Parts: sequence; structure tokens; C-alpha cells
Amino acid sequence: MNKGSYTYEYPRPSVTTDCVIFGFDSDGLSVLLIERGIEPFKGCWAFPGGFMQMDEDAETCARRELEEETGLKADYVEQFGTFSDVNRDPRGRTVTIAHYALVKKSEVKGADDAAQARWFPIGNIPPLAFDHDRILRVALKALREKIHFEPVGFELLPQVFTMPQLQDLYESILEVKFDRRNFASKMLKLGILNEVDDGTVRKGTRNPIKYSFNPESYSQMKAKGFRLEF
Amino acid sequence: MNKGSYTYEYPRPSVTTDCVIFGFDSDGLSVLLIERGIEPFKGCWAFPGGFMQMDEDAETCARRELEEETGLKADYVEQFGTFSDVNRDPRGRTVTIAHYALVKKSEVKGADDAAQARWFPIGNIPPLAFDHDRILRVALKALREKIHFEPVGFELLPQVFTMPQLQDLYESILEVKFDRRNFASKMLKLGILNEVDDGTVRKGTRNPIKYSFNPESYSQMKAKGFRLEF
DNA sequence: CTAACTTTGCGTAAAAATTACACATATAAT
DNA sequence: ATTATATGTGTAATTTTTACGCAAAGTTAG
Repeated sequence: MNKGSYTYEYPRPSVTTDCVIFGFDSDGLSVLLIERGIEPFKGCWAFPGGFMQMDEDAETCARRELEEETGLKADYVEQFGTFSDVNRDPRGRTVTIAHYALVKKSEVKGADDAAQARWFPIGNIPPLAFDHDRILRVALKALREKIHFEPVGFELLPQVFTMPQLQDLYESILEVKFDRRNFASKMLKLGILNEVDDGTVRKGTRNPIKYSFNPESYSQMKAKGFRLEF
Repeated sequence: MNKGSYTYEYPRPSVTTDCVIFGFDSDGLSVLLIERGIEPFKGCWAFPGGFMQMDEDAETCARRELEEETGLKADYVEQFGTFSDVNRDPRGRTVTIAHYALVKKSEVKGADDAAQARWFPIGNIPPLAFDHDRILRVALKALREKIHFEPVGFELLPQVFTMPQLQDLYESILEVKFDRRNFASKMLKLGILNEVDDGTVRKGTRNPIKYSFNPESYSQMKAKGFRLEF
């Protein structure tokens, strides 16, 4: 990372990436935020992100900043929009390429390096820096639309999960309620769930069946051309 | 637009916008391209676009470049992705914020200033400059997904159109075939079409009924929360 | 000019998908 | 010990989607 002086014939905006990190557990959908220690917006919370280097593309940058600032490596990172309002950063003209990441919260609890990083449930977001409130709204919209076509929810759940957990996830993201029985039959009919045999003999129904996601059968379905609807 | 010298502590990529312009007529879906007169990619075709100014956001820039290079003012312009591969422009690191525009081809035929601008049907695209072939593929995907949720097709048709025209449009964009009768009843059931009385007495059915899009009833439906599915 | 063909609108029966619930059972709560 | 709760399974009613027939008038071919 050379520091020095770079001169151009025309002015150029800074280019950054930001990453909205979604996690899910029994408390519902949350995002991981970082508290800003300096002005501007000192004390506000913000998404991890930073300047794009000359030798990396946007997604690479988003993954790097994500790891540097939170210690997390996310499997699933996707760009959902670029924000370029002229006055979005008081320090100077900055364009940010926004991404969202999906992480299995169960596998990373407390694994965030940054002491000032914290999970906030979607319904209880603190004041955000810059235009990050707008970015969050757009991220949520993008996630909601995405889940209608791809089973992104499985990126947010543990390897092994139950049908009620899966339903909770869909209901949290889409902010709707499904009939329990209809949801289960629809999900099972898709054929992308494997029943997991965890040894325990299932007597009664109070302890739910464990499932895992089957990426192979999903790829097959996708190849044939189908749509996942909810 | 000051020309001069602008110096920064860290290197910055150039930021441009590009605009994929979609049009539709009896020949199907096409895009408007500009032939490059200079290297690199001299003789290849490209989307209109150019450098973002410091006092405009991305969409404003896309609309400005669109008008400067083709003379067109588009009603509908939407960002669909940002392309940031390190080597996408041989002249230097450049990030482009890509948009697509929908225009009523019927109203602008031949109205493009740029002599070297030409419409190309989607099925017959010439060699494109830079990574514009990839950008086109992503644009098409974005348009296809969008049309499932919003009646963007009406931006591409004349004010007054017929049911077969509307069906052709959907079939061109989605690359599928619908049953004529089912398509019409589904469309009419949406309640966003006004029958246009053009004076002529409709004897027989060979001359089709004329319709226009009703934005008011569409807004109402949208407010109530619905989804347009095809 | 006439006959065959095509385009459009309207309508309907069959198939498929969605919706709304009932019941049984073992665990959890009181 | 009794009651309430969470889960799995199934099914009937409703709605939506699909497939296709028919009639009227313009278009085309000879």
C-alpha cells in the first residue's frame, strides 16, 4: 500500500466498499455494526468497509475489510448497489459499492475481533453513520427479493437445523407469518432438504426432525430451470 | 468542468457510468450501441457512458451521458450493478456503475444524434468493447427479474398498444412463449390496462383492441402490496 | 371472386397449487 | 397430576393455472 502522491488531470471520487453483515439466531435477523471512534459521526454505528485498493475488485475489497474489521470470513458476499450521492460523506466525494454478507451466527459467536463490533437485531438499530440507514433499507430489500429465488437462508442457519428454525428465518426476513404445516410441506416438496439422522430415536413429535441443506439437488433443480417461491 | 491537476494521498480509480439502452419494436428487443472511433477497441461497439463529475450522482451522470451521446432523454433509468475488475479497462483502473434505460423506440426512431449510434437486436450483437458483453448479460438478467415485479414493459411500448404487442414484448424479454388467451386474461385481471376508444367501430376481431397503461391503478395496487407474476 | 387460412376475442373444463384446519403424541410447564 | 405447548401428518375446500375449442372477420392464394 504505497503512500505518497497521486495526480490526475480530472478530480476523482474516493471509492469504498461497505458490507452489511446479516446473522440469524433465535432472536431473529441481526446485523453486525462497528462503533465509530472518530469524527465524523463519532459514536454512531457503521458497516465495516473501507477504501478499495488498486489491485482488488469490489468483492475482494469487501471481504478483506470484513475480515480486517471483524475477524469474520464470510462464505456468501453479494453486491447489491452503489451509493453515490454527492454529499454522502462530509469529508469529500465518496462512492461506496455496497455488499451484504450472510454468516452462520452460531459458528462465530463472540469470534469478532473488534471489541467495538456488536450484533443488533433488525428491529432495534442504533443511529447509523453517513447514509448507512438508507443502505440498510436497500440491503434488506435486496435480501428479501433474493430469498424468493435462491435458498440463501441456508447460509444463515447452522449446518443442521429444524423446520421451525427454517420457518422462523423466513418469517424474520420476509416479515410475514406462514402456516406451519403448509410451510413444511412446501419446503419438503422442493427436495433440497436432507433428513439428518442424529442417532436419537424420535419418540413423539415434540423434538423436531433435524435437516441439512442439500446443495447438489439444489444445483440440479437450478440447472433444469426452476423458481423458488414463497 | 475544471481541467487541471488533482492530487491525492492514495491512488484512486476512475469512476464512470454506462447505460444499456433497451428498445422494443416488431423486431423484438434491441439495444442502442455506439461505435468506437478510437483505440482501445476501435471499431467495436459500446454502451454510451463516461466519467462521473464531482457534482452529480451516478444516475444523473448516466442520464447526462445518454443524452450527450445519443440525444435521447430516457424516462426510466435504473442502476443494476457496478463492475470493478482490475483489468477491465486497459487504459487504467476504472470502475463503472452500470445502468439500464428503457425507451419507447416508436417515439425516437432516427432521433439519435450520434451518427454512429445503432440499434442491435438482442440476438445479433456485434463485438463489444471492454467487458460490455458481460455487462449486457447482467443487464438482461436484471431486466428479466424486474419485469416479474413491475410492469416495466410499458416503458418500452408506445402509449397505445395491443395485447399481441404486449405479449410479444414479454416473450422477447423473458424468452418464453405464453398461451395467447391465458396471457390476455391474466393481464386484464391485473386491472392496470385501460381500453382505448379510438373511434373506429370494432367489427370482427382481426383488428385488435387498443390499450394504454393505467399508472394510477398500478400505484394503488402497489400501495396495497401485491406482486406482479409471470 | 372465392376458398382456405390467419388473427383476435371469448369462454370453459381439467389439472395443479394454495389455503385452512383437525388430530395425535410426547414434552414442558404449572 | 393436570394442563398447555410444540411438532408431525393428513385432507377437504378453494383458488389459480393450464390447455384448448369456437366464432367472426380480415388476409392471402389461386
